[in-house]
Amino acid sequence: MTQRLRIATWNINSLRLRLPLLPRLIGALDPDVICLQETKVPDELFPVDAPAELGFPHVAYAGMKGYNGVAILSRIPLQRQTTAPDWCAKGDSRHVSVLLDMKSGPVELHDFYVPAGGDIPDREENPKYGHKLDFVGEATSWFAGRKDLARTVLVGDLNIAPLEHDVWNHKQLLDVVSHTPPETSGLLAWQNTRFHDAVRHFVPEDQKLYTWWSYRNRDWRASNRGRRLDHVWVTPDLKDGLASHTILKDARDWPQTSDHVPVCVELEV
DNA sequence: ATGGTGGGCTCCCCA
Repeated sequence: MTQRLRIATWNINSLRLRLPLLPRLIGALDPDVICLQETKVPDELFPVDAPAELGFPHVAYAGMKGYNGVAILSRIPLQRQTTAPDWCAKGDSRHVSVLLDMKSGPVELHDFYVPAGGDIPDREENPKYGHKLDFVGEATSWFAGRKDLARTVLVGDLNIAPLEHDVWNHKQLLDVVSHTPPETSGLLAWQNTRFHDAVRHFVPEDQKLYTWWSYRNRDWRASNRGRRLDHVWVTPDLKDGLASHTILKDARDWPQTSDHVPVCVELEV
């Protein structure tokens, strides 16, 4: 007896501004759970009535003023978890996790917004780059220490394109923050704490695959200088249940949209 | 070619 679990993740780049786009996402993907990043809304200003009106009455969120912020909107009942540390001791609203009440038992779900890391790929010159690498390192250590980790999904804007064909030009981007060797090796080390890349499960590694296109392009589709920054990972016990995936490229043309597009994975659990 | 665009929020940060 399995149950469908369809999880969408989207860097929405301001929840309040783009709330009108969520019905489009729901119409296109019919998700059971929506994980958002860069909500940019403090908890006291979170639009508390909106999720239930969209059919997602169960929520968990962590926000702050102006920057960052994550939220999980769910059709499935959930319990918030408070076991993870305050990453890099910054209290900067980059992670929320829950247990989803599936019929077969709980599924653990983590929603991350990894620091973007600034422009200069050097720890000394650019503390934001160091913060990013430290964040990934802390997350790696924490998940490596979770010896009981099972039935777990990790999603989010991880701000790193780990594979050669996760960027439009591998060689040209090797010194561009998001695709530098310390970042890509760090992200794969995190993934190797037990996770399986649920999107590359469906798309061979030699095929180009992007989830983000800069605002700073006249025609994002024509130039197609994308990067795969948004990810869905699952623990091995969920791998056999992987049913399908969608990268909702159409969303990049929605009115007043985000520079990221939604990524969705369906599982049977 | 070192720009370009966009969101939040305040006289500039961040992506």
